[in-house]
Amino acid sequence: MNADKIEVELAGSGSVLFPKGVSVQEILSGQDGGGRDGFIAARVDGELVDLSTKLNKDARVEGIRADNAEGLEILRHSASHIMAQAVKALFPDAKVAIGPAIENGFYYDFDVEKPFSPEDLERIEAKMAEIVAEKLEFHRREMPREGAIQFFRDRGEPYKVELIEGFDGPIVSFYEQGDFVDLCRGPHIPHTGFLKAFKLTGVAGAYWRGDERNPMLQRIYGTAFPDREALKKYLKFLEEAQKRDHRRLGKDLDLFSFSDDVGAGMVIYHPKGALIRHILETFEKREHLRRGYHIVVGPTLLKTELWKRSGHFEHYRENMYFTEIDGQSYGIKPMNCLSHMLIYKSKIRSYRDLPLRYFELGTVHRHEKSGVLHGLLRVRQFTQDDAHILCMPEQLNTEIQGIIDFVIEVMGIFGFSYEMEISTRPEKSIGTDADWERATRALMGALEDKGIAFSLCEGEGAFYGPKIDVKLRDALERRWQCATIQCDFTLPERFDLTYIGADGNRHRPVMLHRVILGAIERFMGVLVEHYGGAFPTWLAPVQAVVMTVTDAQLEFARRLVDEVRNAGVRVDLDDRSEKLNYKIREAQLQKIPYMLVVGDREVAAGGVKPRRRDGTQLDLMLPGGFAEMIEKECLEATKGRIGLGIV
RNA sequence: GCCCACGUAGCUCAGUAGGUAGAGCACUUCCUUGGUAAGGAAGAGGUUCACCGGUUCGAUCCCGGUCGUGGGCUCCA
Repeated sequence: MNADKIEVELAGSGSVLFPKGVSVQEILSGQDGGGRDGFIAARVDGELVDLSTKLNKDARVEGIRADNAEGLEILRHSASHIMAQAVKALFPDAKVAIGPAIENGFYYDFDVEKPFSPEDLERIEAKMAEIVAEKLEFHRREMPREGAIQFFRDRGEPYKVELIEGFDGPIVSFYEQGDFVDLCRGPHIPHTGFLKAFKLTGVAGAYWRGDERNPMLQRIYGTAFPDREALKKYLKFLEEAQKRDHRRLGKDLDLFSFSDDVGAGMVIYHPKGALIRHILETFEKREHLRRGYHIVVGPTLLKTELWKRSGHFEHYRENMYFTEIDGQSYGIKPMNCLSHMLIYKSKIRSYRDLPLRYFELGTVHRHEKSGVLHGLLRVRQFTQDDAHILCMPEQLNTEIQGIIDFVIEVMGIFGFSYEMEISTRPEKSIGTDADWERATRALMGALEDKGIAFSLCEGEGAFYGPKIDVKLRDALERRWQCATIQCDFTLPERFDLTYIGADGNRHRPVMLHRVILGAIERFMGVLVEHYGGAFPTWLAPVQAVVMTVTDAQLEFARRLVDEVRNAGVRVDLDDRSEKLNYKIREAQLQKIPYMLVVGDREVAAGGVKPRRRDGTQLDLMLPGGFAEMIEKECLEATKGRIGLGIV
């Protein structure tokens, strides 16, 4: 053993001896890509460190490049420091807050007198380019906690002081590049020249520490990539996502609209949008009946007294609308559970009756804050595919598993991938700890039994119980909650729901609140983006359009439309005196699944040669054969649930 | 609700150093009857530029407020 040497195990190339105090950079320089700018940081014994880190003992070393998730995060985090440096250079009075890497980029929060303008962003971006060109090294420094507090106090950075005051450890680290110093755990890229492709993407207000009682800071968003090509690809993705935006497609495909005159957050369904919704609802009713649910309908207005009994008045009032009738206060329902419980209570229940599953396509109103409204994805009036299952505690696991199966099957039909989360007790809530514990365990147990992975969100549950949330993604990869399963021991208690058990005594049932699609509005919005407006045939409001080549085929075309429509296909006729190309283009832009061109050849043959939306041309078939083909396609896509003639 | 930006014909947008508005597409009419992603011509279309006030001889343009939209924050299906 040589006391001056350390043994370094390099990923992929075995152990090598180096002198003590060697830098990670030197160790990796012999590695593939290490000689140039390949590595931006390293992992030493499992921990991410700077390349400048010096090693004094045996270690395992692995280089980190900018082209994987960890490397990207380091790159973007460094980009946020460079941006902060640029902002401080241009706006010396700006106070820096925090600036992390996030999913698709990074941001940095600043406290400034005047909010940043788009022109400011350009200047900041230009300044960043200068800093990058200077190739300033990132230096890591460490300082005792007290000294660090003093340091930032002297520099007039109150937010940094507040951050350090919240730290535990005796030593804090920070990074310095040029004249800019920032509190930071690191690691960072070796020097600013490693930032090869970046772009500032926007400004927004953001509360300090995410609390609306705190002052609002100005947040600048940006993104960074290993090279210009990757950045271009990302910007291209954003462009493509815009084309899939459901608000854009909702207009282009004439599905729905909003009106200033009506008010914010209220959807107006046009014929095609309403038809899609109708198909979804028919699908839902069938699926629920198949699974032993009872369809019910409750009122929209319920006396405020009842909302007080349920706890909604206390815990959910700010989201509710109230009105007065004959001197009596009423609340517009934000949830459907109350009338379902009243149905349960309408007579004495036996354990033999359980589980009871009440399903309602229930339209609810919630006063969402104006700033959160977002197309169909966040509205103030929406319809839930809501159900409440009342069961015995010992039936809970089976019922929850049944719901999970239901969700998985439905999401499979639409082709969605999803993420599951369990949310636990929030601060503002009702019920005993023991009930919450039982309920949370029931939800987790069911997911575990099915071997489904989930993440945990502490304190994110509903006020009456914990829940499993299922999140889908929109075109911009933002996650939206759709399905949710909520376990509730509390409302049955408050409404004194009981059943007679086998022992002849009264017992308390448990209630599950659950939705599968969630809000029909939101689900449709995500659905539009998921399909990019090209709905599968079973959901397409118009499944086929018949188009004549000349007026000579009009009579045949009309008979064809009649026959196919009678068979249950949703078909339109385009008999305008336009050229075929024009009609096809229009049908294509409307993303209609099938086009039936009718010319003299089709008239002579008495059949059609369908052209699919993707451009493929099918062989000649009889009108009846076409309808059969559509039906088969719909049934296959929906596992036999939806065929023709649904409307 | 908070921060910023925005709100001109059905849609996408242009415009005016403040002097009562324009294009393309769509629409209507006419010509064209043409086989797989835009044929041609003419016309109509804005209670005058989201709404309400203010400044001004005069406001779509400047100021204030309201409503709405977008990107975020907070919150949530």
